[in-house]
Amino acid sequence: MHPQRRARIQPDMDFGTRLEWFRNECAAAGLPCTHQREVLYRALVEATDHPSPEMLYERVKRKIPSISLGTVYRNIKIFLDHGLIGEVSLHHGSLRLEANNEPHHHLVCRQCRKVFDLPASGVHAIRLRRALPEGFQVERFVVEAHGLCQECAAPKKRRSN
Amino acid sequence: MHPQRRARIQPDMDFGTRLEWFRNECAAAGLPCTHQREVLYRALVEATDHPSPEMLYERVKRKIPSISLGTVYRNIKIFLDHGLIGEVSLHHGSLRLEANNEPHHHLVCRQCRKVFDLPASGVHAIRLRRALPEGFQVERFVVEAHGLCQECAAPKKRRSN
DNA sequence: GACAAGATAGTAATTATTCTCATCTAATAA
DNA sequence: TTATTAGATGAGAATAATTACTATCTTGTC
Repeated sequence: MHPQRRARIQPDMDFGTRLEWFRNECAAAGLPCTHQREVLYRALVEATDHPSPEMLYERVKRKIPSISLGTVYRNIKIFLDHGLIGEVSLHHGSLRLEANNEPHHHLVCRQCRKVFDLPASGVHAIRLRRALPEGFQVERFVVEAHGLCQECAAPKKRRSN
Repeated sequence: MHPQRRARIQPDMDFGTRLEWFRNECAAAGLPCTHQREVLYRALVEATDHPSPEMLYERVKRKIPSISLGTVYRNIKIFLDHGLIGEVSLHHGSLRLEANNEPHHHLVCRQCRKVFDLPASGVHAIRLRRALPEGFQVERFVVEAHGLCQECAAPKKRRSN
């Protein structure tokens, strides 16, 4: 149920093709393909700025003035759960802090969102193969390994999903 | 004013040494080194679980029952601004979404938090050099390049900081 | 077209974070 | 030490982000 494991959308697909894909995915998942969902998905496909739920709400409202913010949040969560869309770095709901000043990276569990440290020495150095877009000055690379922690991976009592 | 550019704390430093470092940093930054700040910093040094502000508040309250949540938030922000602590993946304040299903990474501006796409093909493959902690199943690696976008880097009108 | 499962809009409730302001305290100089 | 003062604190109000609740409405199926 993750983007990696399913037919991949090509960036050059026109929206018609994507919409067809979206409908198939909904059908396969047993999700009614409502007008709201299609418009929301379209807004996501057309966005290039990694929008927040609020931003999407504003955009979708132009097409469906009666849509409610709750519907946007509800469907975003459903889309994420089914791997139809992705989130920019796993969102923890709140700021997460550390005093560890040593260069290191993180393992993040996609289920419980627990964070584990990963010493930088355990990760192959990162090198860029091509120039970065327009004057972006990179200060450092942060690597996050996303997956399942032991706890979440093991005793799958078939509850969620 | 970033952790990379200053004397680095060693993980095996005892707390006394760290506290001394902390006091020097405060002095250098012109920050009064209050009791609350020391206790908060200590809680951060002792934490291994990447706590949220709320979690820190609970812990610090055991030492200073009268401390307020506002003080915790205020000082966290100050510590972050001065590079005394770090945050686990740049926090956007809200969920940020994308429909782009292609393997890719992100450039994130540490100032304005704008996000730019970075095709996976532009980044050297990541390889782990050593085993991951206790049964963590990695599904994919996410790379974030943190730095300053063109806009934030260029016209520094000396306002913030 | 009728039914059932599930979705929607609207609103209330929660959680996360910031702000305001009347005191209070750390750092400095006498 | 004490006086001074810039800046910090605590308490609570205000705002932002997210979730929950519920009466009604749609989608997908027969």
